[in-house]
Amino acid sequence: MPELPEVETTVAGLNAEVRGKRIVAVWTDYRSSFHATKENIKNPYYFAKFKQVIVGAKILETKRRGKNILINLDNGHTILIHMKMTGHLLIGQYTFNRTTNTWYPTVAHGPLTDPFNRFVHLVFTLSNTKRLAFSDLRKFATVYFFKTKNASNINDLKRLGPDPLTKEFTFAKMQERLLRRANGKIKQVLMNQEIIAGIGNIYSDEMLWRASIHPLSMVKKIPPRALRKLYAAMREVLRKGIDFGGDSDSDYRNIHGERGNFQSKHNAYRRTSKPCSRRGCTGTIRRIVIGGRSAHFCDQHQTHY
DNA sequence: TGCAGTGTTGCTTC
DNA sequence: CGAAGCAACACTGC
Repeated sequence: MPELPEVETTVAGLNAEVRGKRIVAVWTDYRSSFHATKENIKNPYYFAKFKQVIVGAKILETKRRGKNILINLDNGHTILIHMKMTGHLLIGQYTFNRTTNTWYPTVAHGPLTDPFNRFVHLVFTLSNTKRLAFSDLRKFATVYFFKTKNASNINDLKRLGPDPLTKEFTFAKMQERLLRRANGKIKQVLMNQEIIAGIGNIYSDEMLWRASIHPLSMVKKIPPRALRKLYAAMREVLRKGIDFGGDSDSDYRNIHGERGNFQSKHNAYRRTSKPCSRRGCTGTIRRIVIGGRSAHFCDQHQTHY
């Protein structure tokens, strides 16, 4: 699922492929649903406004904030896309089928039956004749626009915690953020986007494994020495995720439809019942449920503080 | 066949 | 204020 490294991979792809291109048309078949809040292109009335604002605009730089994709346009507006669980941004040649009223890739990466080749719900046609397609099997995604200068007032952005890979994110910063939920379970606090932005289920499991901290540990009980390890592990694991082009354990693909490789580097996530891969460790990976989410950890070397 | 599991976030309730 | 539980959706695997 798209977490910080996957979103970063997608954003890097966009900067290489669509920067400087103009949006010449936009199409959608999202229908009004629970998440069709007034500022979401799933709202048919809002889509008309969205279309009016973005068609004709040139794409400038694309940025990432937490798990949000921010596409800056040359007309003073920004498009925000959150992929949620199953969103995919894909660049390529797409053909419209008038019978089924759907878009499909003319040259597909893998079988056309793959989720990211189906369920295309939003298509931007670019000035170089390529298209930027957004597929979203579960229709959880959020897409809307705002005036770039108002970015600091946008709810989805202003509530976010700091980005863990920035220079400003020091050890002291991480400690201060985590202690805002001093009584919380570390796994849940790490995934709270208002505390730190960008960490989800996979990377939280991996960084806790690396830092030798049990996911149920209460934040305030974790000693400074262990928190130091967590800080290093957080940055290493996220950077490694980016280096490997993201995690395709599930169905993540980059904008060219290619898999990332971080899934082959998992030490904890979805390795239930497997022996711990830490050198010298005789433990086994266990799976428990924390706040309705699965958590994976080694029953030997991860200390429960 | 049916139902739990999958993961992200917003909303409701306590 | 914070935390828990559920809903949004659709497919996979047992």
